[in-house]
Amino acid sequence: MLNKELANAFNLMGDLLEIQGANRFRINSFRRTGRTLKDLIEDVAVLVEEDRLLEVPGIGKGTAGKIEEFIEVGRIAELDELLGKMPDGLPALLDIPGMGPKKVAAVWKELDIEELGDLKEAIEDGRLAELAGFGEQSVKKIGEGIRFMETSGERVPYGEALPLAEALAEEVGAIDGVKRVAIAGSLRRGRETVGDIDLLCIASDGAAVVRSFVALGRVASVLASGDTKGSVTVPLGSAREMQVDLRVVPEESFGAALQYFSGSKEHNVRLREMASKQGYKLNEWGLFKNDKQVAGRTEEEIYAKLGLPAIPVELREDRGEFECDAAFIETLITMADIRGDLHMHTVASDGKCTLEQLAEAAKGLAYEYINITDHSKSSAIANGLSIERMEQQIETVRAFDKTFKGLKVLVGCECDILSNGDLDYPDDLLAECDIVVASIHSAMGQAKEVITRRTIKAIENPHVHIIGHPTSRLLNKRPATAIDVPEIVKAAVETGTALEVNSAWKRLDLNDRHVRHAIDAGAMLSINTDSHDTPQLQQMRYGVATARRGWATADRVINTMSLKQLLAWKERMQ
DNA sequence: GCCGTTTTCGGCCCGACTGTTTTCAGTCG
Repeated sequence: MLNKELANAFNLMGDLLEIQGANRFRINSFRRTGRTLKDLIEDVAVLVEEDRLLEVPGIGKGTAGKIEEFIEVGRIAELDELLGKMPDGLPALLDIPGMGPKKVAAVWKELDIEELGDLKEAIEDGRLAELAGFGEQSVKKIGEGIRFMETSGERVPYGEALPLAEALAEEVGAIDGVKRVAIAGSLRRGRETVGDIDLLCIASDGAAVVRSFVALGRVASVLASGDTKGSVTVPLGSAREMQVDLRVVPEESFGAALQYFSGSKEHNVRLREMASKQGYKLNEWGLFKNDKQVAGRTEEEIYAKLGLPAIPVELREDRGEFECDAAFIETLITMADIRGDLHMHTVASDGKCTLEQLAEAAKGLAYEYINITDHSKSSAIANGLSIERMEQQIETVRAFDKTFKGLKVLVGCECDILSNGDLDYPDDLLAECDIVVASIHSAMGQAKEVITRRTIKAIENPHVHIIGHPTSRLLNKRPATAIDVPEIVKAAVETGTALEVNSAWKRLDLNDRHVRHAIDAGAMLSINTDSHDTPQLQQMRYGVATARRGWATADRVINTMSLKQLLAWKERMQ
C-alpha cells in the first residue's frame, strides 16, 4: 500500500512540475521513481530499513530523501508546496488527449479554469476558442478528447483487446497494397491490460493505406490521418471505445518499426541511449551509422548490431533485460513447453462441459495430460462436490481415463482454503487425488497477516500441490487480497508447493511482477487455464505470456514436465 | 533529479501529426 501511495505522490509531483514548466529531466526523474515504486514487490519501507534504497536504479539522493520523509512524517514538503500553488482538479486535465502541460497552464492562468467542469463550460460558451493558441480545431479536439476519456475508462484487459486487434489486423491486411501486418505495442508484450491497439504494416503508398484505414466500417472517430500514420477510435462492446493507431512503413524498416512501436517506452529509451553511445542513431526507420542504414529489416539484426541478444518482447520493460544472455533467453518458457493443464472444471461443479468434452479438446492441443479439478463442498455457489460426490468423482474420472486414448486424465480437485486455513476436504480424501489445487474463494477481506497465514497453512499441507490464483484479483473488478506475496513465496519454496499462474484473462494471477519475484526466490509455478468451458483451454497463451514477462524458465513450471516427471515431482514433495 | 567504458559536469531518444503559425510549438507515443 505504501509503495502505491508513494508512487502516486511522485507521479503527482511530476504532473504538478510539468504544469509549472519545470526542468523536464527532473520531471522524468520523478516519474521514473513513481514507476519503479509501482513495480516494486518488496515493501519500500523494508528497503529503507535495510538501507538499500539507493541500490534501486533511478533512485538517487533526492528521491530517496523524499521517500524517507514520507515514511517518517507521512508527507513530502515539496509536494505540499506544489499542491498549495494550484487547484486540486488541475492535474487531472493532463489526462485529456490533446491537453498537455502548456495548454493546462494556459487555461488555468488565462481563464481561471480549475477543473474538468470549468473546462467544459469554457468550451460551451466559446471562451476557450478565443484564447490565444486555441483555434476552432483545437477546441473541437479537446472536446472529443474529453468524450473519449469519459467513454474509454479503464485500461482494457489483454484477453479482451487481443481478439479485437486480431480482427482489425485482418481488415488492414485486406487493404490494397498492404504486404504484411503486425500487432505491436503493449498488446504484443503481453501486458495484462492495454490502453490502445498499435498496428503496423508494410506498404509503399502510406497515405492511401491510411485513408482506407480511417474509413474502415467500425471506425467511430478519426484522431489523425497522415502519410505514414493514422489514429482512430473503435467501439469495444457497447459503451466503450479504444484508440487504434496504424503505422505504415517500407519493408526495409519493418523490424525497426516493430521494435520501436512494441516498446516499452522505457526499454526504447535505454536502447536508443545504448545505440547513441556506440555511434549509431536508432529510430523507427532503422539503425543508422553516419546516415547510412545498417539494420532495420528485422528486430533481431538491430539487437545484434548493438551487441545484444534478441530480447524477447515480453521482457522489454527495462527491468534488467539488457543484462540477460542468449543462453538464458533460450530457456524461457514457451507455449511449446506446455504438456498439460492442471486446473479445469466440469459440469460436476460449475463447468459448462463434460469430462469427455474437456479431454477431447485438450487432446486437440496435443497435451500429454490434464487434471480435473472441480470445486470442493464449501463452494456452494459453484455447486461444490460433497465428500460422497467427490469419492464418486474420483471413481468416475479413473474409469474414464482407463478407456480414453491419447491423453492421461488425472483426477484432482480445487479445494477451498477455509477462512482459518483448514482445507475443505479431509487429508485422506485429498490423498486419493493426483494433483490438488487449493484456493481461496471466501473471506477475501481478511487482514494481511491473517490471509497470509491462512494460505501458508495450506501450502504446508503435504497433500496440496498447487496454490490456485494466489491473490484472488479480478482485473478491473476486484483488487488483490491483502496477501503478502513475498511471504507465501518463501513458504512455497520451503515446501516445494507450486504457485499458480492462472491464465484466465480476467485473473492473470500471479501477475508478471509476482512471477518475477517467485522465480528469483526459487519457487515452482504451474500455468493453468482454470477452464469452465472448452474454448477457455486456449487461454493458456495468456498465462505463458505472463510467465515470460516474469522471466519464468520452463524448468520452473511443473506442467512442462512429462507425466512421469510430474508424478515423481509430486512424490518428492511429500 | 540521475548518472558515468569520453563524464562528478553536462548531458539526458526521436520522429510524426496538427493547428495556427507564416517557420514552429505543442502533443503524443
